[in-house]
Amino acid sequence: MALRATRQQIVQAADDLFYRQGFEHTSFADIAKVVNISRGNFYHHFKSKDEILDAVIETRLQRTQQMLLDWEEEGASPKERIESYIRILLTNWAMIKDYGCPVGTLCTELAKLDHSSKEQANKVFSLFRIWLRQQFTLLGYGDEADGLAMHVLSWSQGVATLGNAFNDIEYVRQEVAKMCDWLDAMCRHNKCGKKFKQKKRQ
Amino acid sequence: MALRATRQQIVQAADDLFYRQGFEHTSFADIAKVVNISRGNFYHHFKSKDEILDAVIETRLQRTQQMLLDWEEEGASPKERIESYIRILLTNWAMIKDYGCPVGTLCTELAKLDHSSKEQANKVFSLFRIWLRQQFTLLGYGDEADGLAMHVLSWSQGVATLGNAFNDIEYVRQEVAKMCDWLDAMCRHNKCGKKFKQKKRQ
DNA sequence: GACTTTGTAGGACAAGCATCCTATTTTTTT
DNA sequence: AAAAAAATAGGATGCTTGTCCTACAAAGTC
Repeated sequence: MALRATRQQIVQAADDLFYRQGFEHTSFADIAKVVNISRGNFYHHFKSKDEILDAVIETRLQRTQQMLLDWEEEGASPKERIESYIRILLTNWAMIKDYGCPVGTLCTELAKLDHSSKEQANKVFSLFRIWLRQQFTLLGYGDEADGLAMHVLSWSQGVATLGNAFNDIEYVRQEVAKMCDWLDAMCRHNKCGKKFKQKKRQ
Repeated sequence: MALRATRQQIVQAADDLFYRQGFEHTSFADIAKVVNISRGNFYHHFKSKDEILDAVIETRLQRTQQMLLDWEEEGASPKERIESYIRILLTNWAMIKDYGCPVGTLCTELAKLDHSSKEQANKVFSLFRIWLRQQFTLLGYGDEADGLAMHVLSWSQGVATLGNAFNDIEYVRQEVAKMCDWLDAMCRHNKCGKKFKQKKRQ
């Protein structure tokens, strides 16, 4: 088999289980059962549970980065790109309704555990933050761009948490609509949407 | 000693530890150490860990209800009362920055554990929801009141999560200001703030 | 003052956990 | 084909967990 095939399977299974059950509530046996390998084999690939967590966070960082690049290509204007971000609440609703936001829930869990990988997990938030900030910068909100990025970030985060708690997609739809309306107003005030039809990449 | 003194101590310690460490990461030994009683004594007061959780949630429900009643007395207008809610982000910042929102973090943890007390924990959210809804109703937003309540709820929830992740009080201050501005605008549009100076209670 | 209830202590237990270790198989290198 | 390296399996270990059990102390009741 390929050199990293098993390792990759482990990370994939751990990624999924950490999201659905939480980091602490997921045991080695749980992951081993999914991947169908022995516990011993585990320690050939990862020396500790924390090491798996680091690997999981690493793949999440890469996956997120890729997603942001994709949105950058798909969305012609900054506004459309931000809308891609907002819509993720509905795109991933099937998971969010049961397990919440994968980024936020991991960060809050690690914060409570005072885990050493806490900062690393927060970097996923940072990726979104920086990306959103750039979109708002392109929309002409120089100084406010970071504040607006954080605003969108926390707004969506709250909607994920409450949507999960109340299991109410209708409410999520409403909030998504509100966010899009808000974004519309933001763009109108700055008379954007025409100037940013095309943005060069690569 | 009083009949329920020890029991109350247990609940109090568990309440604190569940918040700071999370429910699952808190063991019987942890609680027993704080209260300074033996493990055995524990089972005289609570048959299981889940039973303690239920008791903790119960006290949180009561404490929340009392806080809402207090705000109702302190705040002359619905607007001022909602502001009391918003300001809690700053009032409790010392805890939130390290452990997040006590309501949200418990609900998300129990959701991942698929715990039977999940719904009970969600009721704390419901208390805030109903209370906020009433304030917005008083402000004249009949049909929209519930949607606005949920909006405030998720907004603050997101700010707590992101504030915790980034450990950034300046950002929290900005968002609190934004929420107050937003509330101002809401009241101005409905020409409120004068009609609701005094509201009878009890 | 005897008796029942309530509170407290701490040992015992089985299960689950992360981790380590050794032996065996598979793959790669030479 | 021989030797070295990597991958795998599964038993052993020691710790922690929630839970149970029995023994004793305190308090209240008749």
